[in-house]
Amino acid sequence: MTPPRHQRRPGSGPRPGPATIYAVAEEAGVSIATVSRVLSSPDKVSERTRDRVIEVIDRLNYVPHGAARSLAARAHEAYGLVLPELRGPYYAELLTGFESAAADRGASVVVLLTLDRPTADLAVRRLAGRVDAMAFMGGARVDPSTVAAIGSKVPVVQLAGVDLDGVENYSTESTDSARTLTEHLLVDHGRRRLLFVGSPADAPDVRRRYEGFVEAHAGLGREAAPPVAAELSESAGQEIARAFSAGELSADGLVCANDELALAVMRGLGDAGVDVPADVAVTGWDDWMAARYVAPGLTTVRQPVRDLGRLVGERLGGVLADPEAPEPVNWLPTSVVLRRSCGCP
Amino acid sequence: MTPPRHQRRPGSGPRPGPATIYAVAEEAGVSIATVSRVLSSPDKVSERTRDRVIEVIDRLNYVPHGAARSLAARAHEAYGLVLPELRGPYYAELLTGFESAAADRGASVVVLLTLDRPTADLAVRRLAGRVDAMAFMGGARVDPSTVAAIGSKVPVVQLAGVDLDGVENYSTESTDSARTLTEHLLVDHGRRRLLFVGSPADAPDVRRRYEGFVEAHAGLGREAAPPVAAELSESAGQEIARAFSAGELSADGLVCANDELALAVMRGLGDAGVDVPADVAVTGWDDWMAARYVAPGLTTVRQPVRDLGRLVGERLGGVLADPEAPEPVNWLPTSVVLRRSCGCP
DNA sequence: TTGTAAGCGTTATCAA
DNA sequence: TTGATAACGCTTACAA
Repeated sequence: MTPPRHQRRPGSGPRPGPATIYAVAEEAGVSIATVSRVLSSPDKVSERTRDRVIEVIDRLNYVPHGAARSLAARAHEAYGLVLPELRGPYYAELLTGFESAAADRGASVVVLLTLDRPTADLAVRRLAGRVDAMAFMGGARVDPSTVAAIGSKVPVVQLAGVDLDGVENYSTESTDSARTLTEHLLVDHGRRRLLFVGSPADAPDVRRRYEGFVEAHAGLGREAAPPVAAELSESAGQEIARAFSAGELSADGLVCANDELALAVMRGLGDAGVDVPADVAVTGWDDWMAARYVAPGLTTVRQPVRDLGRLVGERLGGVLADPEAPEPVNWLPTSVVLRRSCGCP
Repeated sequence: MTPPRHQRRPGSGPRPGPATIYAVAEEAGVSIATVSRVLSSPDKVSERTRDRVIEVIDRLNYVPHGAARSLAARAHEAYGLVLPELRGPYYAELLTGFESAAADRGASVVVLLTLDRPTADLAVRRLAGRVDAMAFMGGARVDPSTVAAIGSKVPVVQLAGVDLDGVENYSTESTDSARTLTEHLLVDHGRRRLLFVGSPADAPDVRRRYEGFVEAHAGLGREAAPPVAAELSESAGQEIARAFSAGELSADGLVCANDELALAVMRGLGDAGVDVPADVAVTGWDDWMAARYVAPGLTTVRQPVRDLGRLVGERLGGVLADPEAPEPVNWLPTSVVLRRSCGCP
């Protein structure tokens, strides 16, 4: 018969590979249980023993094997974050807040980027086996059934996503500020024909912005034009500007779905000799640094994205600690930032 | 005696918690080894059996426990990336490239942010027990002894870091382009008194940029001024602009350590009535989107940061697959992007 | 092609 | 306060 595990390396010298808890125990002349205790509850160990073990740990440069820890402790000590990509300040801010909340709880963050990756669903499922909880960005385009399936294994929340049965959804307020912004253009600046630039179908938060756009029109007894489809990218913005200059699009105000798009539109318009805001007002969303630095300054909407990331990280930690923990507020207020591109002085 | 592990749950019905490989095996009427094989080497299993097992896997929504996999397979299937923060496009691009390389190898990425976190060294050590390899950003300010200690356990590389014994260092070329840029200001635009804005001690790549600045002066038989200390932040840039307008700083050219700083300086200068580039030329580093959108356009240096991230991720994968794999080129070329802020038309 | 069983390196329970 | 040991859920020789 094989001898019990704890006797398997009697007197064996230093072994290849990183030191294990066995090596430390042997060197310090204690059991592995004591080494484990020194690390997790030092006060349960006598000072003499503790000091000796710690000395050996330092000397052997011992770092506990994370997978073994996770397996035995039944916790991965890691949260997953699924994002489409990392362009622009939005996702980076989100990740920063999320990581900060996770770190406060001793958890690390595993990031998965899905854009342009055909097998995202597979990767997401695999990730589900390596983390204690997961957050999905709505725009990551993970199949709702996959989200639901994973939600039955680990706590899952959505970020700026669609409303899914049984999956909490956290986002920054969008519809109201989009309505406010649109009304500002319509009423305060007397614009007559606004166009929403962006694809509501691409991401739930873009959809909500368009809804605010529509509401503003409806509130004034007008009808909103259908959205002008565009990716949230610079090239899409250039194309919009080209179409506008070519007369394919007619408007005195362009409500763009984000700043990247808006800035590219504004630049393209400027190059074509169209005056912003005199000929056409332009607004964005996100308040990039560039929005403040261009001329005219870009009117946009600022979102507390880092706070959102933090909120979601904290929520995952909370629900992990207590499954009955009450759900926190699931949206964060935004603010319209008026600059000159909307016509303000 | 305890019965062997594989018999421990005879006939036990569905258990609480996520399905395990045992549940799948039982339900499919095969051994756990077969289930494992279906997942890792499907061709070693007969089609009949495979189909049956897959059906059960789907039905039970089985996802292998990552920690158990890692422990048994002796691989975490994860790479660690240690960054100071995520502001600006630099780190996000780096992470994007790194994640992409990792994903190609079936590995996930664990991100650790160290800025303003007192116990970064501790977190870094813990992380070392959860990943197969790690990359450290030089600016993350992890103690070199910690990096070395971790390097003795898992493959480790530095990004834009200092040269450390036995630790590979990957970066974008800096000194040469800084020299080129500085010479451009000195020779082509005839500037007489340049100031380097940034703190070389804060990050190795800033130091290398300053070295190029110094070299350019030396090559022309001149002496470079000492660096004007400044964080890579907007507020630091505003402060520099204030000091300049107040006459505390005198120069006809400011070579700033990055774009964020440069843009803030330029804006502050503009607000104070200083003409860029007529009164003072300003240059940055990174080529943010904003650098292209401001007026005057910001002369800067473009770095292939995403490629750098990819290179490093690939290198980690390579050295993991074969410890003797030859070290690839450890730097990537950059390009100076001339716009109007340096005085170019 | 399939099953048996020995690890993988921890944590945690229980007894001493 | 410490030690012995089962358990965590897999992978992977080796055997059948």
